[in-house]
Amino acid sequence: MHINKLEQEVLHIYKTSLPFLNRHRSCSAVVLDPHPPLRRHALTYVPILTTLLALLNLVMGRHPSCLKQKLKKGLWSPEEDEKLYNHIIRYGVGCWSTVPQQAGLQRCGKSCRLRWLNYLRPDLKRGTFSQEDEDLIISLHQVLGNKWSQIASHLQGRTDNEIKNFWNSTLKKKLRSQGIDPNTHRPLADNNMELLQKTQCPHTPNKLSPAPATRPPLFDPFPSSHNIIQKTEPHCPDFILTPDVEYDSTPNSNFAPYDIVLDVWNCYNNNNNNNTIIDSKSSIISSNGDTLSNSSNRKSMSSSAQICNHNNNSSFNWVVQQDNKLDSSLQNFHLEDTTSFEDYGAFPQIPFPVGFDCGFDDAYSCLDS
DNA sequence: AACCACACCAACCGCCTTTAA
DNA sequence: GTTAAAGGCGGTTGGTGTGGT
Repeated sequence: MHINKLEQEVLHIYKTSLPFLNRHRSCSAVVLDPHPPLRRHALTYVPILTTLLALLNLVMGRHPSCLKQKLKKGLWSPEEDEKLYNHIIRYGVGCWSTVPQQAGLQRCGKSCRLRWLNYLRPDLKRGTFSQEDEDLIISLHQVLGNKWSQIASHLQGRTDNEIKNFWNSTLKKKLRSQGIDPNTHRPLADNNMELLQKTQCPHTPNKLSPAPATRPPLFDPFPSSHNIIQKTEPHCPDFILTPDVEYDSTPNSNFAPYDIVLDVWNCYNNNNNNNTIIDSKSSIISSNGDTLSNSSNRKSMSSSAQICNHNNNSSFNWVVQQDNKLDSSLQNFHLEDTTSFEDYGAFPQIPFPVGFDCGFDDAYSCLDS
């Protein structure tokens, strides 16, 4: 039989057998994997389907032996790196599950993705962390916790894995040696005291007020030289976050004003010994011009907010309202800025404080001076 | 030289979310 | 609306290098 004829025959059988077949996760070969309701019937056809599969994989250029080939694990060889690098440079990043075959690698797509993101991609910054990087990581960890990918997004060219390793191997110890609990960023003595209290009187409320951290945060977005003004009555919760941000959209921008604002807000709470983190009960109640969405399943809204700016260089207003039932201690906070979004730069340069009034119309310009 | 302990870090694993069919 | 695949993330592991005994 001519190969084209064979191909047509096999493909015809393939199409009619689709409910009994599936794609192998790692090598994309066709495998016998009927949908659950059909498994009973599939047994009848196992012999013929097995033959079919052999033909099908042969026709589609995937020898059945690939199913038995064990995917390689462990360290990447320079040859593998070269293959992956050349492939991505040539074809770009697409579907990772198909990359291994296309690049001729005996790896799973996930492994390829990780290798590219953590080692091969050209924009990676290598070498040791500077003191500034170190300070920034500690500050961000204080605000974000172990959200390594979020922390990494504030350090250009650094990967979440790199930062995580650096934290676990170096920074944790460094903080402990300074008498600071790396988990809470508070003095270790405080934690011991609390632990002791809990152990001694597990059913009585803690009457000691939490001691302030003796170590000032390395990054303080609200310098003491500025005044924080309570804009609302202390017991009149009606808080609304209303930043007016002129958003200079770039397609691959790592920054989203919405994320930044929430980061600032969470940082603000942390610096004031209020550990409340805006969570999924917060919701965006209005926006104009752009689509804003957030997943209701995540704990931190700052990690899930998405801003899709359909009109480049357009400005938009948005409002976030906190669920009153969540935490009555969360009061109003009001944010105003008309700065070009590009000007925000990295996290420590974020100009706008929460409930903050520096006496200028443009909060950003006053920090520049 | 041999052994051990420790530090570092690349890579894996498992879980969760998102996307596509 | 449901399901499966893909993507993304954080925790963990295991290999390798280094320094001390």
